[in-house]
Amino acid sequence: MPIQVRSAFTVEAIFDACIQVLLEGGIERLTTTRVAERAGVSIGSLYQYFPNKQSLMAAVLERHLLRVVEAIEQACSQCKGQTVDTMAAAVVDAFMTAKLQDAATSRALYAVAAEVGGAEVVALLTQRSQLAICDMLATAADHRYKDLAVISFVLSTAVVGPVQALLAAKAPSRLATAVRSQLKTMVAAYLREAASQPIERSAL
Amino acid sequence: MPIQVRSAFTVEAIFDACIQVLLEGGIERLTTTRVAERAGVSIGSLYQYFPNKQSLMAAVLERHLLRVVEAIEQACSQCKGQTVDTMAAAVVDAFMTAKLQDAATSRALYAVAAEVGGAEVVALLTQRSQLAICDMLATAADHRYKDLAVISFVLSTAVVGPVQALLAAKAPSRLATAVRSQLKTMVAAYLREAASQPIERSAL
Amino acid sequence: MPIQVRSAFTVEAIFDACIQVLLEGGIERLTTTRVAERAGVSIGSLYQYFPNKQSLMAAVLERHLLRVVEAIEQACSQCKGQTVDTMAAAVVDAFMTAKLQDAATSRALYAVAAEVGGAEVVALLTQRSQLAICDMLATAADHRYKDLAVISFVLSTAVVGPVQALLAAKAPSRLATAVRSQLKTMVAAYLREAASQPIERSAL
Amino acid sequence: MPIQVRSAFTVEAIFDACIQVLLEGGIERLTTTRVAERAGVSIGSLYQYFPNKQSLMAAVLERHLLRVVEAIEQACSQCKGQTVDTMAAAVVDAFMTAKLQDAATSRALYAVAAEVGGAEVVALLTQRSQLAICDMLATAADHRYKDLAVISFVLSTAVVGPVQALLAAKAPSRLATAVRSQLKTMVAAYLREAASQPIERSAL
DNA sequence: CATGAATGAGGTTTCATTCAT
DNA sequence: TATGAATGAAACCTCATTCAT
Repeated sequence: MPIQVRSAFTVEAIFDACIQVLLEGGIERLTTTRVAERAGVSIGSLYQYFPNKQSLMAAVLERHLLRVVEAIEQACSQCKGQTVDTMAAAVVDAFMTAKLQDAATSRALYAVAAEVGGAEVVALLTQRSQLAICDMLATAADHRYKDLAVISFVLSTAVVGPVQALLAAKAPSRLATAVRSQLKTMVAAYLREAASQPIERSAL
Repeated sequence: MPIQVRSAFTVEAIFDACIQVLLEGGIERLTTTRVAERAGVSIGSLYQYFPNKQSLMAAVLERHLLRVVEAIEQACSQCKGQTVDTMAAAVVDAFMTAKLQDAATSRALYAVAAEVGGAEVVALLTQRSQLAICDMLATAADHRYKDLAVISFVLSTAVVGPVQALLAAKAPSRLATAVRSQLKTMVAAYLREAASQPIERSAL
Repeated sequence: MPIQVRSAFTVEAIFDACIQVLLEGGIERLTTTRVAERAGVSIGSLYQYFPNKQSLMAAVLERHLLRVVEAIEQACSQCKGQTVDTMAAAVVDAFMTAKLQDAATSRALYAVAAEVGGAEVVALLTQRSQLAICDMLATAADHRYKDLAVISFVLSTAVVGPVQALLAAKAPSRLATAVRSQLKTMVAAYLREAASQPIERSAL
Repeated sequence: MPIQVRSAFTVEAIFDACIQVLLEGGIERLTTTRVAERAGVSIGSLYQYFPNKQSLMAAVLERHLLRVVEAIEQACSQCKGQTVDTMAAAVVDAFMTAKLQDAATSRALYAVAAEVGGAEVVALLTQRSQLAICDMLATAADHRYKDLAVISFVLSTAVVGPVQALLAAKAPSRLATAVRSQLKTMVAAYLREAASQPIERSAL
């Protein structure tokens, strides 16, 4: 029992240290030695929990993305049966809040995502978010959708770009507020439009 | 004069070699030695044209992004005075075509962008595209906008996420077609909506 | 008492595990952790029985060599009073049978011998075998020898090379059979010759 | 031209340094860093000529064995048409002289041979020596042989063991002299015997 | 006594960059 | 100007060994 507690503490310390190192020096200063030092742990211990640097980066990234996905899932489940406008606002709010609350971490992790293999990572985020969004949209009070797969794909990825740009630009919060409002507008408009105007039947 | 021509050829060869190496082994196999070898140039010569690895990567990335930006600028200038729906379709088409035509290169360059400093890079793309979009929207036949800055920011970044996701997932072209059509719908709906409902005056 | 029994079992398990690990991955995959794991024993326990890795390897090697030496000793004591030809055949048979019966283990242990210090190890084998061979030759029915020390040295080491080569080459058993027969011929011829033609008196 | 000279010097320096390091600290002190230091060369240069530690060790070992093999080949070619006794003496002399002239190096390299893969290495020595011995024996003035393959195998490997034992024991030269004389006796006796008494026809 | 998490010295290897030729 | 051998800091990772539990 105390063994597991110690282990958990060590792993947690390594996670935190990894993000700190990332924030300080970017991905090119992210070395296993530095992470271990910052975590107050020997390099050997680090390698007991993570077989190599990649797996450490992947774990840190996954933990971060999981939080974002969970925020979206929660928002989606709370909006079931509501109007499409409410849903749009909720999803945008959930995503932006999760991403911007510790913007620095999010920003630092983009490089990690690129290194660790964007494909699987984005897949993780996209897959689960899309499922949640599908479930939610199917219960919309004011509209019905065919091809929910494509719609939820577009919706879940369309908000990524603006947030990424805000993070990269270290934009002031005024701009963030304006963008958030605009994204709600955009998503809501899209959801209304996509319902009345079904997509080409050739699509997936 | 012939010297400059030779230089230009050499630089071009290095650019191409860099992308080839990137495609073959990803960013972690991207070494200056390998690039020089592939380009048929000595490592010493490479360092005569680029003071260090960073500058080489930045240059390659810049060349790629410039093409995308130019595609958008051209589309924007050709749509002046048209309806908002036409504009939406044109911008989406320009961006997606530019990005997806050699998807592999785009995918490979994401890691480079992350390493070389996402901020400045995204800034480059965003700034110039936004300017072009602003100019275009100001001439729309059917709508008038205030706060063009925010609207063009959202518009230019909103299309990035879906394309990135398509690239990362190595998605089939059927999905790409469907997404393209949906993005046009989304952007058009947004532009119509944003005109009638002005954004908060507090924003930037 | 039961404690000692348990100890003996544990040590035996460690010995076996050591050889298994050696067979699987060669000496560069031979780590104390792996041996302990394979033996179903904690690394701490392993270090209770062997103060360090060297001593473990030495013990495993010694156990193996002891078996070979004992086979030779037994063969020697059974041949006392016989002719030199019988003795030659018996010694060659004893050595080759002992070495080739689990050829894989013998092969794997060569690297261990080299690492653990060839000198002492070969000394162990040579010393005791030579003593046994000396004793045997002194009782030969058909010949008398001076300088038994040198003769037994040559005899006991001359058979090592061919067997080593057979092991290294993973030679088919047909070749092994032919070599065995030839070695008997060689040793017998040598013993007959060495008796009638005494060695230089300058030798040891 | 000067480039190639410099390269050759560097490689030679690395070879020598490798043997020196081996002599000083045994194989467990043989590290690439130490070799480079001792050679007065940067670690980077070492890795320009040898892609990894294994290849360095293999090259050093090969160079040593080649010298031994060449000594045997030369002795064999010089004895063609002579009697079997002369041949025996020549081969034993060639091998022992080559091995014992810098005994320390030979000793140090045994561990290397074990690590680098005994099989291929012994194969190298055995194959070429055996060929040379076969050629020589076929011209013997006083005897004819069938199954030269097996005979040369036994002959070439039988001298290895005693020399190895001498090296391992750091034996005094008196013993070495005595052993050398005995080995000549043994090999000569064997060659005379093997001619009149053909081996089993079942053999390879 | 047993356990196995923790340690950290030290190993191998890479690669951006320089500079003598 | 072009070359590519040389450099060496620094990265990743292993594993024998210890010791608190």
